[in-house]
Amino acid sequence: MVIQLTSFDADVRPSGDFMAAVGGRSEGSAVPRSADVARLAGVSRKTVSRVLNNEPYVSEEARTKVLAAAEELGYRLNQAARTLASGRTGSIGVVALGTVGYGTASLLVHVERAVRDAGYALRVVNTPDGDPAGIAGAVESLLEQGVDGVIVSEPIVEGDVSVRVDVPVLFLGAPPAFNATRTVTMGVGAHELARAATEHLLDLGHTTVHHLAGPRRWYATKDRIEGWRAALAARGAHEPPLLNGDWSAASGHAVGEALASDRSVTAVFAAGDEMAIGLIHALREAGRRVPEDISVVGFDGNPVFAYVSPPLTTVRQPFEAAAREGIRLLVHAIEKPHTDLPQASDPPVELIVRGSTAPPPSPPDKTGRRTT
Amino acid sequence: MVIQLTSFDADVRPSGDFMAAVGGRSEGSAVPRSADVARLAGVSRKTVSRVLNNEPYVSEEARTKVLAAAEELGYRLNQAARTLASGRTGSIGVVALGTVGYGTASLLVHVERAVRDAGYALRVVNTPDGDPAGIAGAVESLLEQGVDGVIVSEPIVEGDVSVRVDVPVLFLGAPPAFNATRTVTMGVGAHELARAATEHLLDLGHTTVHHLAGPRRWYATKDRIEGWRAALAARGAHEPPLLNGDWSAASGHAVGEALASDRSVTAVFAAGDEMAIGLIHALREAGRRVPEDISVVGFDGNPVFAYVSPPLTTVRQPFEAAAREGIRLLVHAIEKPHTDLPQASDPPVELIVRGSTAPPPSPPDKTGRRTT
DNA sequence: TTGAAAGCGCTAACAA
DNA sequence: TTGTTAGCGCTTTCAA
Repeated sequence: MVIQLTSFDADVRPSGDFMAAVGGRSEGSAVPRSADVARLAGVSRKTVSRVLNNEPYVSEEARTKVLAAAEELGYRLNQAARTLASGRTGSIGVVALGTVGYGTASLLVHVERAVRDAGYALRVVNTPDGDPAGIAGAVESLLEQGVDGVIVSEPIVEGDVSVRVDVPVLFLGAPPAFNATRTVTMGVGAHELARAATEHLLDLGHTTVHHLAGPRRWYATKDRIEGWRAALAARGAHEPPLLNGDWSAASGHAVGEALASDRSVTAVFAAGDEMAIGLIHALREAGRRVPEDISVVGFDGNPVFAYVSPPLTTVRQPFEAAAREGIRLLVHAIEKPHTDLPQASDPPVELIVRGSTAPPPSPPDKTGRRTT
Repeated sequence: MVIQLTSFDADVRPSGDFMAAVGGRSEGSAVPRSADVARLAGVSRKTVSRVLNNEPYVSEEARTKVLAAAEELGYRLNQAARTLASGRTGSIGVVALGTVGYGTASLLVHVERAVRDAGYALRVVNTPDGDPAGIAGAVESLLEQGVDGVIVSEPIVEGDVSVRVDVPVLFLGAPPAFNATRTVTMGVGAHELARAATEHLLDLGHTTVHHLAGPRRWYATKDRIEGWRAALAARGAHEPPLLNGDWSAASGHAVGEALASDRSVTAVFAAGDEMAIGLIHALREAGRRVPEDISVVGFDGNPVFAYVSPPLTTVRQPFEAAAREGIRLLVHAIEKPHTDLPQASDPPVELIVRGSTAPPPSPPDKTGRRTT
C-alpha cells in the first residue's frame, strides 16, 4: 500500500469554476467560457454554441474559426449550464445490482459501452438488495442528478415501485416495475436459454431434470424456472421439487451434498455456472461421477469453466446483444418521443455443450423402470 | 425476447423541464421549483435552499414547513442548477477498464458503494484499452460532464497522459499518470500479495517458482512480477524466465501445454486465478498431477475456485478496503483542499491456502540434485 | 446566416 | 434567523 501525495501548490485554485464564481473574470489562467471563445473567434456566443452543437446555418468560415479558438483556449463545454438551459442532460442512468457475478458484471460493461456509443454519459447507482424501495431510491437519485433516460438492470423482487418518472425507462431482464412516460422492456433470453438447457438434458435421454434455482425473489430465478418447467411440460416429464441456492458456489455445494445420496437424480440444470461448479464438486466428493452418473448444466457462459474438470456445459446469455438493442430502443424513445419504437432483433440462444453432460447411466426402458 | 411498449399518453410531456423551458410557468402539473416550495411554505427561496442543504441558521419551524411543502409537491432539487450556481457537482467520475474479470468488476462495485456512502453520485467511463490516449479522452469527458473528483482505476500502460485536470484524482492500483491539482495514490497490495504467494511456494520447499504473468503493458502485471522477483531474490532463488498470458484461462491453458514437458518446473505462481485454472487443466491433461507434481497459486481470490479440483490456492486482493480508503482520501482532498490527507490504513495481505499447492515431488538434496 | 436579449433553477454574498 | 439581489454559463427566442 502506497500513499503518495504530490506537493500541493498553494496558489493553485481548488477549482477554476469555484474561483470564477467567487468573482474572477476570464482573465489569466481561469477556465475559458464560451464568451472567450466567441471573442477570440470574432463571433457571437450563439455562433459558438451553434458550432459546438453541430447546428445548421453556420458558415464554414465561422465554424473553422470557432473550432480553432476553442482548441487554442482548451475550452470545455460546461455541461451543467447546458443542461440548465436546454433541459437535456446528455446522460443515462443505470440502476444495477452491485453483485460481482460474471453475469451482472458483464451486462454492466456492455451497457456502458452501448450508452457511450450512443453519445451519452453513464451514471451508475447500485442497489444491492434490488427491492422496490431500493430501486425507487436509486431512480429518485438518478432523476435528481439529471438523466434523460433510466435503465433498470435485472432488479430482484416484484412489487410496485412508487416513483414519478418523466423520462423513458428501459427494463433489462425484467418486466416493468413502475410506470414512466415511456417504458421499454428487453429480456436477456433467460426463458429460452433455460428451456434449451433442459431440453439438452432431456435429449440425452434423462427422464427428468432437476433444477437448482437462485433465490426465489429474483426475476432471473423466475424466468429460468419457467423455462425449465416449460421444457419439462412439453416432453411430459415429471417435475421434481426445486432445489434452492443463492447463486454462490457454496450454496451449490451444499445442495450437492444433500443430493448425492439420491440415486434417482441423473440430471441437474443449475441457474448459474458457479452453483453448478459447487454442485459438481460436492457430487464428486460423495463419490458420484459427473457426467457418468449425473449430468449438470450451468447458466451464464463464463469461459473459465471450460477449463475445469469436467468442462461445464452451459448456456450463454446474450448480454451484449441485449444491452445494445435495449439501449437502441431507449435512445430512440428519448430522442424521438413521438414515434414508434423500431423493431428489436432477437439475440441468439446459445448452448455450449462441454463435458459435464452425458446420457444417463443406464437409460430407462419402455416401462419407465430403470434397469441399473 | 420481449418488447413491450406501454401506451404512450400523448398529453404527457416528454419532460417537465423541457415544457417549462418552452414557456410554461409553475402551473398545473409542471415540475415544481424551489419557488413553489417557498410559496407553499411561506418562506423565501433561500430558506428553502438552506433547509435542503442542511445549512445552519434555520428555525425548526421553517425547516418543518419547508420539508412538508417539498414532500407535498414532490419537489426534486435540480442538480444542474445547483452545480451551475455553486460550482460543486456532487459527483465523482471513474475511469475503469471495462473488462469483466472478477477483479476489476469487484473493484468497481466497491468503488460505487464507497462513492455513494460518501454522498456522491458516480459517473463511469470505460477505456477497454487503458492506454494514455483512452484515459485522457475518458478524463476529458468526465470533466466536461462535471465531476468533483476523478478515480483512475487500474490503468494499463505507462506513458504520459496529457489532460488539464483541476480536480483531485485518485489512482487506484497504479502510480499517477498525470498531474492534477491534487493526486492521491492507493495501491491494492499487489506487490505484497505476489510476494506472499511466492514465499508460500518457497516455504513448501520448492527451489524456485515460475511466474505466469499477465500482459506486460499492465501495471497490475508489473506489480506482481516485482513482488515475485523480490521474494525470489530474498531467498536467493534462481529466477526462471517469465511465462506470458493475457489473464484468460485459455492463455493459461496454452502455457500449461508448453510447460507440461518440463520436469524441472515444480511451482508456478499465476498472476490471475483464471490463468491458474487454465494452466492446471493443461497440466493434468498432459498427465502431470497438481499439486503432487506441480504446485500452482492463483491471484484474486474468486471464491468459486474453492470448488474445483484441486481447490485453488490463491491470494485475495483487498478491493473493498482499497476502494474505501482511497475514496476517503479523495473526498478529503475534494472537501478540505487545504489540509493534509489523513492516514490511510494498510489492508491485510491474505493468502488462501487450498489444495493446489504442496511440497515438491521430491525435495532436492543438499547438492541441489533432484532424487526422483 | 448571425446576433441581442432573456432566462433555465439554483446558491452566494450581503443586508436586514 | 431571514430575505434580497445578482449572477453561474449556456441555449433559446426572435429580430436582423
